[in-house]
Amino acid sequence: MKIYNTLTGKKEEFIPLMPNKVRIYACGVTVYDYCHIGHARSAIVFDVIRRYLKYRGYDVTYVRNFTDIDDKIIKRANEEDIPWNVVAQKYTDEYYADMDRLGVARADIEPKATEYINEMIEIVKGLIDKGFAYEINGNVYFSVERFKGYGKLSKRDMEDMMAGARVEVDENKRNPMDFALWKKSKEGEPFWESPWGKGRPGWHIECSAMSLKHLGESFEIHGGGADLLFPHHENEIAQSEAYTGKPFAKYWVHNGFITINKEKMSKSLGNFFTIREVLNTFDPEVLRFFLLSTHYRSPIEFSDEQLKEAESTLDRFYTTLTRIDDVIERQYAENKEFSKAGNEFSDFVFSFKEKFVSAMDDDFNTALALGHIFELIKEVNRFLDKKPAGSKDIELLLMTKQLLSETGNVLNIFNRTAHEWNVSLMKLKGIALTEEEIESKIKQRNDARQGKDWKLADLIRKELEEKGIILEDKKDRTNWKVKIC
RNA sequence: GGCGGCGUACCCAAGUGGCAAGGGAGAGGUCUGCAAAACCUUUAUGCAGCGGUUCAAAUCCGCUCGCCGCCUCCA
Repeated sequence: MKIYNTLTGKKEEFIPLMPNKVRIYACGVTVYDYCHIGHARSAIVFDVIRRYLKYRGYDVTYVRNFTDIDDKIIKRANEEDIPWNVVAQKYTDEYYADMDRLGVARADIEPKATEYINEMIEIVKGLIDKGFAYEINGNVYFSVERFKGYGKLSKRDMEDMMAGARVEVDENKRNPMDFALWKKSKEGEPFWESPWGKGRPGWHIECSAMSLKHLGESFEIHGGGADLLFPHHENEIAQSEAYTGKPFAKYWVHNGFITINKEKMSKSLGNFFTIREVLNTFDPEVLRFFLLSTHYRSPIEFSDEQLKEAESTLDRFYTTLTRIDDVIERQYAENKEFSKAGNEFSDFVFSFKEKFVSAMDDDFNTALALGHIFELIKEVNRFLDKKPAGSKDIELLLMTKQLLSETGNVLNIFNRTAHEWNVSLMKLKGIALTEEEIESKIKQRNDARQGKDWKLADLIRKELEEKGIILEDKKDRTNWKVKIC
């Protein structure tokens, strides 16, 4: 298995520090507002990485934190005139609400910064003792000059950074690049007691403290959005390695951005969509599928058009599932041999898993993996066209379903029934019909068809289509589905 | 200014040395009472451009053009 490591700038063979054990720390969110789809991407990417590693048999411990104390939270609390911790709690709840809908599983450990203040203070003390940090007027700063490897993750050297430094002027700092480990609290701000007086932690120190506590000094994978690379992750490395004297994370994994009109989607540009906004018009599975249809390190251009395409693609998946089920449900004759068509199709079935695994093994290439899945979809459709009948052929179809479900579970998509998919689409598209009404129309129409009243039959078909329901006549039944347009 | 990335069909998107996956859209066809779905055919002798290395290049090297990101809070 290969993973692209930001630290080395190369795709590397994945070798855990301890056999069979993988520890992952992914930076979560600062809980001061609703999540946008960029947060969704990051959460989904690491959710899939974690699921895949488990699928490959690793014993995975996944930690994802919440930053629940920070300038933005305090600002929001002041604006709304409510306590800061109420803000944090509210948006933590909303985070879960969104992520649950997107099929993002809870991490094994989900620490909150404010629950680790003592651990952070310990590290800051240690860093001062070791000469990596200094205190001035109740603030403690990390001295980047004292840490030799500073810049190794983001590939920049100190001189360049100094030249282009746009950091806030702070006369307390010895070096403009130094960053705060502990901030003295201002009047009216939340604070914790510390050896340096009343204050609160700097942003970066929480991840060092929480990863150390739950994963140890060194662990396998550390990740987050590409925008955390600098300064956040660079600073984490400096703090953690200065404190422990050991290498921090072995593999650094960063997901790419979502773009709108080719520009990075961001809060400050205001060009963002919240998860719930998008889910007002699209099924959560559509968004999840869309985000996995591009490799995690590439930028994804977000648009309505793209989501509609993703919706059509998913519909193709579920339509095929229905076709498979229709054949499986039918009576079939005992048969010891594949039909000719079955023989050809069996090659695809038997080689599929290997293709899926090799795609995912190559730096979690979900886009390629999905390509393989849709290749199987195409092949199973071809096979179904050739009217498989014997028990041996049916076995192949059952195996196909099993494979789709197994690989779908890794990506956490494709695991509903076609009926559930269509019911969800009905709601989202505001179709003014109940399932009972549709069934009754279908019955009316089939009565008309019995009497060869094609005019009436076509009228009913048309009437339903105008309301967004498509009918598919099969040999012994009529299926309905929501029209995708 | 420093560092990094990207440019593959009408659109999206895999592919990092050996005949260019997959999806969407379009056109034609098979099937169907009519449809829908599905399938078949068709849509890149070509991978931003120009050179180079190689038996062999979308893939490696150089230059040019275009776009984007990080260097400040950001997933």
